[in-house]
Amino acid sequence: MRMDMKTRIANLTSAAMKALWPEAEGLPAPEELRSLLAVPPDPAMGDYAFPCFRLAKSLRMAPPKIAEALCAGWTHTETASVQPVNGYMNFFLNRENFARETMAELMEKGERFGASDMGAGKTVCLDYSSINIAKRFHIGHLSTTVLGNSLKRIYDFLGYRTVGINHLGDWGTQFGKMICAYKRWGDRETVEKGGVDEMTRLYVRFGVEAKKDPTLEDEGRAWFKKIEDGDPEALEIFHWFKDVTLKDAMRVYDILDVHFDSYAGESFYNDKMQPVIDELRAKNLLTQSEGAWVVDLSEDKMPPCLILKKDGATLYATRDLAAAKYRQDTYHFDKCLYVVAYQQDLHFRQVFRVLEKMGCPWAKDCVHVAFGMVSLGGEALSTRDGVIVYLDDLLNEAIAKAAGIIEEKSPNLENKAEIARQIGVGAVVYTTLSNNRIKDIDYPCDKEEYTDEDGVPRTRYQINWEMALNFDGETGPYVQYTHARCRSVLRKAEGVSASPDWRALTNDEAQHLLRLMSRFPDVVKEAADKYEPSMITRAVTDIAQAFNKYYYEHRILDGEPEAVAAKVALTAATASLIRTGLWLIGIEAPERM
RNA sequence: GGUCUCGUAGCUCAGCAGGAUAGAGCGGUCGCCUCCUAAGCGACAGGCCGUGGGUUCGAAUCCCGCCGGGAUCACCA
Repeated sequence: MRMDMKTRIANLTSAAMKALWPEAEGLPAPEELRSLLAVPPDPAMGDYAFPCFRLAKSLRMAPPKIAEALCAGWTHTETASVQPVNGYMNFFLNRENFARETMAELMEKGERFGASDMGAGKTVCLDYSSINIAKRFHIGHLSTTVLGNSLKRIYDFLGYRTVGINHLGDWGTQFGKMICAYKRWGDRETVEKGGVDEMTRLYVRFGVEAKKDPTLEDEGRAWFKKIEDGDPEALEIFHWFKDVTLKDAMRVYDILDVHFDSYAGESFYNDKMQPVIDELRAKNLLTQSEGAWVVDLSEDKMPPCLILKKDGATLYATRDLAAAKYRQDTYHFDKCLYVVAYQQDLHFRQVFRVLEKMGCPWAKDCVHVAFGMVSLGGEALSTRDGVIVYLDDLLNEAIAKAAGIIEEKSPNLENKAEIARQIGVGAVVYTTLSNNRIKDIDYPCDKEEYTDEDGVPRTRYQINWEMALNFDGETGPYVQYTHARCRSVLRKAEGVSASPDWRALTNDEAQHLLRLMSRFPDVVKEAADKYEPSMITRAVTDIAQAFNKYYYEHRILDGEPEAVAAKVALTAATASLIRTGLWLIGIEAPERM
């Protein structure tokens, strides 16, 4: 395998130090030195810099002297020239050499540039999206869905085996109530046609009617009991509700190109909780408190973890404990990621701690990948209060906007509808994955006061599409546009076959672009380490920016054939890397737009 | 109140395993299409990096206190 420039510089510098001061102790080893290498604030100061300050103590020398000594003894000018500045040893890469080697690597790896086999033999479980049955997909589900999808792709890319799990919310008395409502006021055809919306209507009606007639609550509970007991009619309706919901969700997953390996949800663990409860009891971890059975976590400064209700029923945590054990038993994961909103931080800290107390050594491999809250005009989402935007609407609006721009700018484009879809979806996904995942997302929104049929004053929350959907600057369409622009140049460059003269890539703009691309493999690994797809979003945006700048400063298709060949190769590598980066965050890269 | 989390330009945010003069985008003003896609590129304006201490040769970055926002804290998930 070829060594990247940073590693090479670290190795050479480390060797140079050893040669200069053979007696000295505490000099950084190559690996450590690589992580100490900094990037100067201004490219004019060099491509890499080694701050010599930390050597001052062990060498008992002033940092500027160290830098001077290191630079004076430096002979590897074919890799980089060096210059001592204020205690820094600044490296200026040999530009032609750097261009040749980086391009060789980029061309050899192609769309696999940045991929790795570091995860070979290891398994990562990812719990994401995890939708509720009988509820419509809305913007609140977007983060977990696209974050999980991106992390899955990133880990795949790094050679891990991944298991995508949609932990369905398919258990609870609300399903009994829904069946009750369906039996009283619903019919098969309306639900088939109305789908999730019709189920929601039935559920809402149940709430209204139950206020007038409290016996309905008992009837709902009875239906749920029937599901639990395996009553054929109840189960049939329950499974049918699930199918209708999943069919609805599947449409959204297809648009987003999101996939799962398992749909084992809450109901799946219904018969897998008793062993966990028995084990907790056997290990003396269960204590009774206020009638409920809990695991005390006061020594961890946490409230107790509730395992069984007063009436003996199981809870959220009980199911997650069973699920975690099942996943370990089934997949033998090396890591299990829960891509769930930060509101549930305490819950997961409790569950992971209980697993530890149960003696599961793999509890440390369970990670809550928390993300920020979604709101509309600063208001928390609420279906009941109409503070909601359905994902269909958001995607359709984005696609329509993309279609409008295509009509205006490229009316002759083939398969306009398909490309509008790619761009619209890309814009939405990009926005969700552009900031650190912990940041809240607030959709701009117009509020309008009105009075409903019953004379009650209410507020209508209408998302402000114009502000929410921006296609300029750091956006999905911007990156996609850059890719399409590269592809356009490459179509015009067909037939170029000269042997590339890499001296054509020694200018500032090309070097900056190459520098960014050469760092991409590090970015992918760090994104996986930190569970942070936004790092890839940013890297790919920086690369697009660097290319656009290059594109304006240098004509790719003009000049000597050898120079053109080099510039075309750079363009091809850029297109390829952008495509890879976009794929890792779940966005498509159209050829034209 | 306890715990978790966030506070950087008018707005949205990078930078946070300490490093040189704190960066983008949006919005604002002003430029650039006889030339490979102007969904682009450039210029200008805009900052006591919440605040007070501490550690260090060096702090937006690490530690402590305070201030402010958000989340969460018993039988929902």
